[in-house]
Amino acid sequence: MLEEESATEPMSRVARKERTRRAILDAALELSSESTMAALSLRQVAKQVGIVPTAFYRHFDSVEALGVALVAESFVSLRTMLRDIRQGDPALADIVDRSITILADHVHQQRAHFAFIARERAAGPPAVRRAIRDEIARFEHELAADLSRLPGTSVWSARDLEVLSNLIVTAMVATAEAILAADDPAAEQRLVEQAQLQLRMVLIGALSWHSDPAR
Amino acid sequence: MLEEESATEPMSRVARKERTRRAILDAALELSSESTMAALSLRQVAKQVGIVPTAFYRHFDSVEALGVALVAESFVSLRTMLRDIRQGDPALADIVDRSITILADHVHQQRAHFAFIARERAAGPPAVRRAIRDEIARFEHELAADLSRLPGTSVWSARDLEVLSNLIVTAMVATAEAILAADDPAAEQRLVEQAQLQLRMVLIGALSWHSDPAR
DNA sequence: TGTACATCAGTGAACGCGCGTTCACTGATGTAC
DNA sequence: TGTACATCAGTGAACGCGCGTTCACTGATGTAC
Repeated sequence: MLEEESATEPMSRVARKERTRRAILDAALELSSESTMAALSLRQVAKQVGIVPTAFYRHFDSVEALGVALVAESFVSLRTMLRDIRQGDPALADIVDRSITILADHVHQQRAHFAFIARERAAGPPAVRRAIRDEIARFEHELAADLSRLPGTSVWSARDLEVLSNLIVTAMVATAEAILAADDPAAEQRLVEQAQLQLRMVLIGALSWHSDPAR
Repeated sequence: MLEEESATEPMSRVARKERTRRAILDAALELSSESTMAALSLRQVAKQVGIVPTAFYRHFDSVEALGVALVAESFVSLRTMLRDIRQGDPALADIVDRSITILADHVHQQRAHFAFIARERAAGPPAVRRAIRDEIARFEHELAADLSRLPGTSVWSARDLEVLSNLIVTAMVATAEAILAADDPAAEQRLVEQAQLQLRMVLIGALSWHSDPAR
């Protein structure tokens, strides 16, 4: 629903339009969490926002276009998280635990965005699915670049870095999905510890792999 | 669509009913592949099968009940695959390559079932989602039991076996999803090799982890 | 083997409802002079 | 500062359509005797 406007400071036409656009994005995020964008109707969104169905078209060409806008917005959230993770000192033992803790925090703070991406990645309209897959692939490339800056990784080939990054991103996506589905703090703590252990296993495995290439 | 009945051997009432039930399951599998079960209507299914909408109720209480039946059926496919994988001699280097090759083969043979699970896992009706998550958790437990029978794994704790199994199953699910999305045989071959390399990294990492518990 | 009755998968009309989209409109905000 | 006009976010009626579900039905298959 649109917030009521304070009487003291009237909004400009541009500001009102932006406010309605935001309300549409929020409504779509909330309503699609019941199932998926594919089952979301323009009329449901309009009703939740408190506008007439036809007013929707002043903001988006279609529900699918709205979906693509939500992907862009959700990935802004994810990139904020990555920036936080990158700010840590990359000393191996510590960076693993910190990274997973930051992931869990961001899943809570941006729950709707994470849930949206998890759902629509597999079941959204084709344009939405493609946008999500491309963004995740970008994360993998960036992680590969980050890893190549860690001490002791210079022996890895570019291909091995990509393979390793893919595995790590896959595990992180799965961890985020599991945290979203967790229904109690103890279960979530177990998931966090599991992810930390997995990440250490993977990093050490990659190192051992290269110190014994004949296996 | 229902196949025409051969004139030589008339079907029993029971056999006709079973044939229609199958046609409904197949139609739902095909139609939901366009987006997801959440966007699938009873009338679409009936039309595709070639029956009147009301006849649907002779077979299922609702579209959601049909979804649960499809989960059960899809997991029969997956269990066939697991049986094939388990039949191999569990000598480390070989079993990794063989397992991923079998996975890729089954993704092709049972494409519709794998795609159904990948989609509905994240976006299906709640009962469908729950059924899928439970089945995947069962896979993890079974894999943990399998791993405990491998030579040299007796030093691992039960918890570590579960954590490791979770990571492996996660990577296999992601590989299956990526193969489904792959649009050319070379891309698929790259995915298979990536998954084989990842699985070796993980197994060796887990072994190293335990031979150096202070890390 | 023949007959009379029971079963039940599938039919077809009907219902009220929410859907996306069209169109001409209103009236507050913004701008040119 | 005041006036006249332009802009455009949001309105409201209307459309044809597909939706899930109800109900009484049909007629081929199955069964009891």
